[in-house]
Amino acid sequence: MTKSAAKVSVSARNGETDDHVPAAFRDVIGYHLRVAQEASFAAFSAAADKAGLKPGWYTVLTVLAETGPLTPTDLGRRCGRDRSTLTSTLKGLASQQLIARERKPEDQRSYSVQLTAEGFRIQQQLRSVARDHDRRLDEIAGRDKHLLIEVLARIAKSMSGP
Amino acid sequence: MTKSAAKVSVSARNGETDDHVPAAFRDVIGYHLRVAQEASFAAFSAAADKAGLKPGWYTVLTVLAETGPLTPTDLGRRCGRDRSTLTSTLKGLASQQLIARERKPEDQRSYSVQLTAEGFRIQQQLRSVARDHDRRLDEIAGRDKHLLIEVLARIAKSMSGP
DNA sequence: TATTGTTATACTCTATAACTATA
DNA sequence: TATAGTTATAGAGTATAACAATA
Repeated sequence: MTKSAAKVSVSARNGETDDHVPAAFRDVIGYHLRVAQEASFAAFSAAADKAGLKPGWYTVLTVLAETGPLTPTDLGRRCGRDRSTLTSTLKGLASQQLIARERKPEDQRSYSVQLTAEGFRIQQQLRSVARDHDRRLDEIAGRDKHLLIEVLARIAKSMSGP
Repeated sequence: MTKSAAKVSVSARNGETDDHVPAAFRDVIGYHLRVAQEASFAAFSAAADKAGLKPGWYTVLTVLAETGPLTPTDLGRRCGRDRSTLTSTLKGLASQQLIARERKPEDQRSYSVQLTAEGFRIQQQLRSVARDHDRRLDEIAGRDKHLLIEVLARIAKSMSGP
């Protein structure tokens, strides 16, 4: 067990859950969004950590698993992050032999990244951690799940735009 | 305009909004939660920044505004953060004369923090930025607002616990 | 001893800019 | 010149551990 996830929010981990929502925030979507997201991420992070996996790997591995070989630039775009932020993740993944890099013959500057068998295995493992986590969220949301996702997607879309 | 908020997510700011939700995440609450929260926070942050205000001040100032004088430790508890994380914020707020510190006669180790008139003014200003932001979220959520908040609160509560 | 606020340190996540090697 | 990947650097946000003063 690395110590990476142990960092995540004491207040979300121990019992002191501040039910004290400041009155000014009680009716504020943004506040609840933030608190819910923090709690959700901390839980996922802790679960991944317990399995010795890095939560940050999940998106990258999953995108690779479902899209196949990609350049770092494309991968960044798909993950919604700057390419420079992927460098160290890719380095880590490569050093664990979870991905393989293959030089592109037609452009010597670039290369494509793809999962190794082991990378695929780890991706599955992370997926299973994520699924347990999702199931918890699904249970909590219950019948409201689809509406919840729909509204969240609307928020993401509208707030990113103009 | 400081540069604090300029940091927040390019992909959320420019037009490249990845509508490419990876298929594996399309049905996953946690994913949508994260993306929505990022977009929402980035928008608030940008708005606060445009007004020359620090988004991080908002919680602290608001808690002080509605609760009155508090020690740093209590303030941290109310904000759901470790006390040590408040030190630099309090230093900043004090240097701008937005808060005043008052030594406690009964315990010389501690002191209480309260808003100054100027601090109150800034809090109001941030509140107004927040309100504009909230209104946007409210519009997006529409009739689903209350349900959304309820579900988010359930998530926050359940995921923090056991 | 225990607690308060502070400091020192560390770690995550993300970004921008500059560098390199190609194109 | 322009692009791909990398490096260097930065900053926000958060946490823990240890310290000095005080209880």
